[in-house]
Amino acid sequence: MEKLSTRFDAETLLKVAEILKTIAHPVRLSILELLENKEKLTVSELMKGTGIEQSLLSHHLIKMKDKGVLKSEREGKNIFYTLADKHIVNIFDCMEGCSIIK
Amino acid sequence: MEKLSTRFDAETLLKVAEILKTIAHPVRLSILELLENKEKLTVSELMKGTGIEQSLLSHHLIKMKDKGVLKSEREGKNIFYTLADKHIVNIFDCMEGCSIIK
DNA sequence: CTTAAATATGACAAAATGTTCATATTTTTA
DNA sequence: TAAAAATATGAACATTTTGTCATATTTAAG
Repeated sequence: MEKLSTRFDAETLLKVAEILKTIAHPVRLSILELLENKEKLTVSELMKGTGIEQSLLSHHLIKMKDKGVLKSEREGKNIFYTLADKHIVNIFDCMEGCSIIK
Repeated sequence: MEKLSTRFDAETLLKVAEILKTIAHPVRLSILELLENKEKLTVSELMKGTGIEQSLLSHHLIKMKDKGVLKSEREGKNIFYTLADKHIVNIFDCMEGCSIIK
């Protein structure tokens, strides 16, 4: 019997799952979308962009930062969030090609 | 103030999140990986390929089917599972380019 | 027609996640 | 230095997700 192929090892699959789980939420995706076009945005700007309440947004941002999806840096009174790795938003192209979401 | 861009509308973001949530699990990813190279596989073959116990595997398969990620068809005693849309596995290319998972 | 093989189902417990609310922290400004 | 603006934190709670186990269903084979 042929051996079934494995492109990723177990550990990598875990990491991939971890990242996907981290972004698999409408608000988080919306945040990524905004950061795809704006490079860096403050929490306040993200509040307006997403329409999400401050505390909840903060929770989302911090989780994404913890998981390595976002980075942040303070600039005076504001904190700017950016994509830790711009490649992540390729997922949007990916999903756009999928008939499942139509 | 500039309007922040929105590539996907809220409804689509929901669907995308739904799909990502569905596949964001190491076993599910492993299933997709196997189906990337084999077109159709029975539950038994997937058991061997993933090393997952029958009942749990079945739960995973059925959820992915419910969410539109997989399809299945009976052939005698076996049930073959296939990708509903092959584009979904592009996510692997996508993630491979991401330094986050290294 | 009984059994075996392959797969699905359903109930349940445990763990993870999402949300809200109240409050804390940090920085700037009056 | 007190108040305001921007953001983070943490507890409490509801919801969802995972995994396990026992059992059901379907089909083929003896």
